[in-house]
Amino acid sequence: MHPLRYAGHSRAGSRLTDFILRTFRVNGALIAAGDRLARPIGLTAARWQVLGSVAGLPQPAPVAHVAREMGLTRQSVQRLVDHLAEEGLLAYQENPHHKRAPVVVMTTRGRKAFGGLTARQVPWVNDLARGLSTREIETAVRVLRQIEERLAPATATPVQR
Amino acid sequence: MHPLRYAGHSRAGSRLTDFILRTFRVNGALIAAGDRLARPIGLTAARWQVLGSVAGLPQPAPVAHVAREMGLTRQSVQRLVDHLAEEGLLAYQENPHHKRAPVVVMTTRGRKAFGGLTARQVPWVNDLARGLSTREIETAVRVLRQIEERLAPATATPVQR
DNA sequence: GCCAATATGACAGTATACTGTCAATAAGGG
DNA sequence: CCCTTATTGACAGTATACTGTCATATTGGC
Repeated sequence: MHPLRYAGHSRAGSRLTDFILRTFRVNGALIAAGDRLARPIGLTAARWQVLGSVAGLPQPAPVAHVAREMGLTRQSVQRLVDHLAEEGLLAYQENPHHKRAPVVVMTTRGRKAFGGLTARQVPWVNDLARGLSTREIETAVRVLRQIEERLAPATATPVQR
Repeated sequence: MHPLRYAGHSRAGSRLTDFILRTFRVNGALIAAGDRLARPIGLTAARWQVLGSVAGLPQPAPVAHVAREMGLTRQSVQRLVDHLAEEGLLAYQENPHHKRAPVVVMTTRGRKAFGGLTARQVPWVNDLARGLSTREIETAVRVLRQIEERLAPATATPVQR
């Protein structure tokens, strides 16, 4: 690995640089794992995530809202939702509050697919977690959240155009 | 956020699911930050990373080797290296050990660009790290490494075709 | 030395996510 | 009520990373 550890890095800065490079690799590995899990259901990791976001909405919401929730741009999520709608897993429903911005809702097929994905994800993640320290995972989540928050003002929330 | 926390998740599995979803968001935010840092130098986060990988090679190596090192596919890295070679930041050099697989080397311009990137990254990451616990960052890195290792057999090292 | 297995680059195609831009709608201040 | 601002979707283009496939070069077993 190339730790990018140069003269000038503080101790914490050096570790954080390790963290960043490692995050890139793990992200790739996790997407690959998600794609493998979702494949038998005919989905991808990205579409699964959208499905999950819509499933978790307290109320139906427009695409832009889902995107904000996921930390992605409207445009990216729009394509995914459009595809899932074509497949019949999501549907657009007229929005009484906004003529041009229909809300996204789950269909029965979507709920069924998401249930199947969950059924596969649960044992997979439980097994992946086995042997790892829950306390350490929680610490890692806290670090991730802190970094996300610090990055957020400039980047984590992509500028909505 | 949508914690994907369902009946069936072990405690650790539930936390790990949080970790995974959080990783996706942080990955995006970090790439955005890297793009902003690299932009004044005329580069992107991905090209910067390739430059760094090549800079860190103990000896010049072919593209496939750099890709393995980065946890990406040959094909992805090939495009990035080709582009950087066109820009004159990297160069292909004949490989005495393999007629068809030239090794990648830094050019003077490449070293200069990478130096400029480092000069920008160091204060940026030091500042980002300020106030974070070094111990917690180290724990997070350990968790990332463990997960990468567990995922590796199937996915982290993409199948090279 | 030969032949199968492996490594590498090349080429083609797809998925994901970005930026930039525009028009339409909604919301809010005066 | 009007007008500026913000939100949303639509459309176009780019960057990154993937899979699949092929030809060529190298390596290692026999």
